[in-house]
Amino acid sequence: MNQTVVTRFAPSPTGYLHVGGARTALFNWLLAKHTGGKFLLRIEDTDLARSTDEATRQLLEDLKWLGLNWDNAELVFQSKRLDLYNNLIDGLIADGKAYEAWESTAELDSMRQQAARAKRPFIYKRQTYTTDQLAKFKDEGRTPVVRFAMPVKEYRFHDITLGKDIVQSQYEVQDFVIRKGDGMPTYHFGVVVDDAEMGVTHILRGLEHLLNTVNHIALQEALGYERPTYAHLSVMLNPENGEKLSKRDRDRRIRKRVADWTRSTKKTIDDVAAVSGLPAVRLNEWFTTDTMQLDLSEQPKVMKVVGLTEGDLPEIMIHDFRRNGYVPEVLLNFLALQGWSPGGDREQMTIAEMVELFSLDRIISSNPKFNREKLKSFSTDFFAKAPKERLISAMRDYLKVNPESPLNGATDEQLDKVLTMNVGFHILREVDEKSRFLFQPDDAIAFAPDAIEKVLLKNDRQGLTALRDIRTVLSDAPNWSAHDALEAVVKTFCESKSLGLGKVAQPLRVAISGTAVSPPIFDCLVFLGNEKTLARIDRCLATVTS
RNA sequence: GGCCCUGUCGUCUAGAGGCCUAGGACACGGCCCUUUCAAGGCCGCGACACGGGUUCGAAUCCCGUCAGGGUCACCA
Repeated sequence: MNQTVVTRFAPSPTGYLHVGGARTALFNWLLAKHTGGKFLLRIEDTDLARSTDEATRQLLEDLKWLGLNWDNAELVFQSKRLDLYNNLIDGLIADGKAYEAWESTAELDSMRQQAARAKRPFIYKRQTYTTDQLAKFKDEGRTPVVRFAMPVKEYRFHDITLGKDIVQSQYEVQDFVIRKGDGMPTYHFGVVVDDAEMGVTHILRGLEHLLNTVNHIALQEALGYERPTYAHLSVMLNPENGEKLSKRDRDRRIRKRVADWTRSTKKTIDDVAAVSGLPAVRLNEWFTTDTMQLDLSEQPKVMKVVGLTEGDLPEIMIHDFRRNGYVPEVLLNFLALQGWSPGGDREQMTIAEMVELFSLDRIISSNPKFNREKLKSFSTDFFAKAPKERLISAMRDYLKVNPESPLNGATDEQLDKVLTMNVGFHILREVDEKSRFLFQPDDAIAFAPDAIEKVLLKNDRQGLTALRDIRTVLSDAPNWSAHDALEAVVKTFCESKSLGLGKVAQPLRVAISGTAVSPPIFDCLVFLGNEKTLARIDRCLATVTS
């Protein structure tokens, strides 16, 4: 009974990895590492319409980024194992344990509707066909599916995380499809066969699969496979609507903003379409259909029109978190806490600690709402404690997936300075966005009208006057490379005019950055240097007074 | 709607019959620090869904109600 634990992650390749999938992968990985077992990866690409090589690439990229390395040298693709499935299915048919079924999708739909009208659950029963019917079906070019003749009896299996037996009565068993019309196995058949063939001992998967397990154990019994241990994981919920976290949540956020924006500006969806350059028909359809999604090239166009940025959207895919500047160890730590707890007051852990502490009997069965605020706080703590090298490597990784950032041109030394002057930041996107002005050419600095008004023009142009005065003082300052010396010069000036430092620092900030928010002012001045600072002040003065 | 799962502060959770006038973290509020945004320090607000049992004793066990979620495909 002391067998090696073998777990697996078996995603279908439909694009970048979803947080829910990442959490499932993490739990399987943790269990394998904790027990000294193996963690396998298998690609379930039996849905020909949705699976692409590009999607597989993206999936693997995310898994690697997270550091959830798999132990099988050769990746398993279900699409390459059709012979295995077909042999087994033919065997089942020969044994009378499976059979061909000829109903079309439309016919099945109408059978379901009929059942719904009669307020009865739809349960597929094996149909008999006359030779004439069969001939007709073949004439029509129909291809049959294969259904498993599920033995009618009560099914029972134990679930570790629920800590109890799940029972399904004989009245709910149904002959489900195991081979589709296109010749591919269904999910149910593929998982059962592959899990058994790959020697998987523990299956940790989402709660949405709980009742599927009944189908799977029936298949295992028919095929003579051993039953693995099952542990179903809670479903992560969207805190805004309490429903399952979904890719669509990003579009929902954009849609809501578009609704607010059109209302407040008295514009229409057609206007949004015109400005964004997208077809009005498509945008209107998207706007009125909750389930519809814009593709990745369309989203930014619409967001730009209504003033949304990447950082405003809820992160759903692992790639979204990466692009916003989270680091894998933080994300993994947080994900581990969605449905598991080490007990006591323990929360923040390294990956090694998680591996050490992980155990199946501490998996939590209620569904957590995915709270990004807390994740952000974990991230803040991590960056505050991280050594310089880790900070720089994290920033480099962030920049790699944010190629449009001007910080891509920075040296490691410059990145280190920027990271240091932003201490206390939550995520790397913040550092990026707050520091871009340091890397842009002087004439690319855009002065924000509200900042100009509030800092320079309000109160009888006091800010503007201060800016002119401090320009003179700065141009005479001898030592621009020393933060303290520069600060002393400015402070002396403030005292002589009996001005608070803020009365001078804010105008300066607007002049060099274009906004009222930036890293500490003296850090910025030293970073920019004498020449650029004075040039920007002049440009600001010219802009405001013209 | 049928079936299944779940129910401790706003959120994530600790809690395995007395250690609980329920602990921690995030969020929130206040104060301090402060050249902006943050970060940081201190203080505070805040929960056992409800109703019945069992027990000397229940957040912990049982039943019911209610609420939330999942699932009912030739998608996985």
